Amino acid sequence: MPKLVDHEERRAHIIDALLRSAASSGLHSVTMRSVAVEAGVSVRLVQYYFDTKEQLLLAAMTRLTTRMGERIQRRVRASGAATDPRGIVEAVLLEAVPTDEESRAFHLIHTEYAVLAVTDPALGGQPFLAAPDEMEAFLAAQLTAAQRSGAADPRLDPRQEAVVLLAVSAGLGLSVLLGQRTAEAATAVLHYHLGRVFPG
Amino acid sequence: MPKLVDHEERRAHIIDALLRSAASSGLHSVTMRSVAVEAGVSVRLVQYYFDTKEQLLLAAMTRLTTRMGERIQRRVRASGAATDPRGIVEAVLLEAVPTDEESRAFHLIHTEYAVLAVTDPALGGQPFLAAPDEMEAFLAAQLTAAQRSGAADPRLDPRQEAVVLLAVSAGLGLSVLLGQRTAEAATAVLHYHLGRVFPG
DNA sequence: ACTTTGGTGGTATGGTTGTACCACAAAAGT
DNA sequence: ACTTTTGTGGTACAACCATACCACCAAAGT
Repeated sequence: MPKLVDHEERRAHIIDALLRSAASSGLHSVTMRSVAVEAGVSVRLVQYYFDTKEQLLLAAMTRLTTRMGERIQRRVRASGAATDPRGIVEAVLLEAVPTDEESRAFHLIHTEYAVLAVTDPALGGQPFLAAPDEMEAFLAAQLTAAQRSGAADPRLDPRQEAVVLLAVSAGLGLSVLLGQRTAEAATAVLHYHLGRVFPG
Repeated sequence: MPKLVDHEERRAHIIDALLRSAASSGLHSVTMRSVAVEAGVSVRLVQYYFDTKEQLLLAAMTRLTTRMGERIQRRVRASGAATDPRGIVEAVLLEAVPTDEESRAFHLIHTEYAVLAVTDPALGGQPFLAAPDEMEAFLAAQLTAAQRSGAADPRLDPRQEAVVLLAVSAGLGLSVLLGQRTAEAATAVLHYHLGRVFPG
């Protein structure tokens, strides 16, 4: 063969093509052909690296959730105050609001996958379940810490409030995605609500 | 022809077949044929009453949003206290949480439509925008009324809090749909949060 | 040198989809 | 009585899809 190829690199390249294709015209309109064209390779190659379309979609989903985790972690670290509970919580929740075009595409595809996974048996049973649970526990811990240091309202139930926070950010993020609200309006509301949780 | 037919009735019958079909295997897997089979008519008939698939999907979406409004109104009225702000708000928000199988199917299709409308140009520009805006104003008014009667925390900003409430219920409803939470857990969290908004 | 293996392109195939077309029956209008 | 109109079935068709298959080429192993 021409050159001995790094499989993982090739796979990543093709998956990125899929994500780009899905971002512009929706996950439902992704075909082997469209991915191949977007990646600049032949259909046969896509078949070669991912035997079936189902496996391709699955691989892309995995890559997407991985990225989601990276995004949140990066944002938490970038928020400077790495140990301030409010800063951490704020960073995590703001990640759910699509601001620039790239994050918008990212969240759109992620949402399409999530909805698709409800009906598609192949996509079900995948890791759309673990992440939110961990996140919930993590936020609850941050709230408890904040209560101890006097930063958060002591009357709050950390566990329940964590779920509320997650729901608020998911709901706001979705409304931005659907075009019902601007990203600015959503972040403003989020800040307002955080102000209620962390008074002063 | 055999019998002079009520067009609207026929159309409703076919649309219901589409919704049933979409509920079981997802909106993406709805075809002219599957709808025809589910409705117990020939494909030609579906074509006859809705010229194209796009129009069929559009009509179903319209019917869906209409039903959404009816559902909320019905629930508000059924909540007994027709003038108690808290009862009204509670009724509206609980409607977003899918409990029985029928409401689950309903919300699933509604969500699928919403997500599809983001990328599909034909579905865009449709009335997924007006309803939430009205609802927001409505909830804000209820909160203001509740503040005047001393039922709601006076420090709240009704406008922003209304958006938060909507986001919480949408977020919780979605999480139930995705199987991350049970309907019971979601309603419990919703009640908890309402307890924070309406103290005492 | 030669065989094996990894990578690639092209193309065929079987199935599905939306839609167009053709025929026909029965009620309404005249 | 006869001609429209309205409703209905069956079927044909062109497009597209995922996937299987065939051929080929170049590097590695020996």
